Amino acid sequence: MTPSPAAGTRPERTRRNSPGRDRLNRTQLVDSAIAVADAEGLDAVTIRRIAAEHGVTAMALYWHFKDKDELLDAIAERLFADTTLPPIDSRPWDEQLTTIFESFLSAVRPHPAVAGLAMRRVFSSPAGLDVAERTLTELRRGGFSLEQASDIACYVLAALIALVTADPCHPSSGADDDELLREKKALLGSLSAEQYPNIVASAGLLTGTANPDNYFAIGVRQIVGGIRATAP
Amino acid sequence: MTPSPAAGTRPERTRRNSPGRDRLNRTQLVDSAIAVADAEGLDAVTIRRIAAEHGVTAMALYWHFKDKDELLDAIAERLFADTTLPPIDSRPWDEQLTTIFESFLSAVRPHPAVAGLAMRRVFSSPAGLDVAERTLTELRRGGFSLEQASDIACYVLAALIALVTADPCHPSSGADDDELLREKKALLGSLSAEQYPNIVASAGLLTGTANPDNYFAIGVRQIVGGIRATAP
DNA sequence: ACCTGAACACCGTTCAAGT
DNA sequence: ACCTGAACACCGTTCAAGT
Repeated sequence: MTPSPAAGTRPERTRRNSPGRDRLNRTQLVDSAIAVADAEGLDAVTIRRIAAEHGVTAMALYWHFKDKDELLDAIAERLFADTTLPPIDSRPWDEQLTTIFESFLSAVRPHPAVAGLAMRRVFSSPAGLDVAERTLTELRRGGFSLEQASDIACYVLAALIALVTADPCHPSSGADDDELLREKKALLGSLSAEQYPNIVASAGLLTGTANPDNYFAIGVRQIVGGIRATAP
Repeated sequence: MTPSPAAGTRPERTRRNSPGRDRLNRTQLVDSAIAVADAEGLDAVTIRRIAAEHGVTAMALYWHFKDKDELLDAIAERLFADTTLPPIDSRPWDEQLTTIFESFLSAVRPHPAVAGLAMRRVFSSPAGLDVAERTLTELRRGGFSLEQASDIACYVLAALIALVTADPCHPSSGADDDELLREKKALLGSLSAEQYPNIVASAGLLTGTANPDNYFAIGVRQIVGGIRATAP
């Protein structure tokens, strides 16, 4: 309809991320959303920010996601999709559960800032459904009733996420200049030693575990051990 | 300096909440922040909203709190302050831990929307420090090293909060018309029964526990049981 | 000491319009 | 099909000013 403008003047958009792709897609957008969250915390994940990350207008995202919540859904979905469920074999149910949990932790540990998003979104994606179904299966093999299995599955997912979110090695969610960390350590160390002997003694430990792998290993052992303790 | 305006015309401010008090204070503001969160979710807790709740300008809050984060700190502090620690007695360490956890749960269960705020703020208030110190004490009585006790205390707090946040009885965080709930239940029930047999079978259970008290009781038993399972 | 008014930089989102 | 521009209602926060 309108005559084309004088040729030769291409708009100088610069696609900063994912070079080579000319058009956006959900996968890339989720990629950079997670990257931004990892680097600067979940609060930095903003429609406008993710758009800018791709050299594009904020409204462009609304073509790919109905609204911000759908973007967050997609982030959670990614966490479940990155969980590689172990093949079903003949090991006892509690060992299988352990492997499932470890696999989920491997997927979520690198992204503590978005871990919490997975909590209420297990049933919103095929990947999440797979994890839930598999967990329920093993719990039933352990002799739990349907209702018990549901309650436990619900709690266990939350506990695993809690383990990641509470990871003493990631005290702040991004903008930690480790200046704040030293401040906190100093604050804890300067407390009344007769009122808070254990806190003062472990001031260094409470602000960052010596061995994170060990922390997570113990966490899984506690979760599975707790389930076994309530098994019929 | 300036002449006073004609007498008799008092400003018609209406203090809607906490009738009887003429001036704001932190306690009231935290009260209504928690009330708003309970009713409409944490996102509804806004400086401007809480101010309006007291018939006051948004900027008025900045006299009582340095910024919004300090308001959130105060909410978390309240949760710990509402935790009534049991007196130290001669019962075994794991029973004492159980009582501590139950007490914390009683304080937090009514306010799932703000439970997550307590996670990173244990060491920011005397009440939080008391809970942490007491937990560490009992863990050390159980024979754990200082490092083990720190890791476990860190995780256990998160697990208790997870228990509340994941409570299947509070599926949404406020604006749940139980229309969404029926939708979700229907969605789960309509899944492929051979792909997700357990999820389909427990569709009703996963969207709301029959017995919440039982859910929390099992949760505590699992947490304490898990700790006992890793005890020396 | 305690609160207001106006202003700033930022949100998410809608809607018509461009190519 | 995919993206832009302008606009709206909302944030948190600062700063000078009022009483």
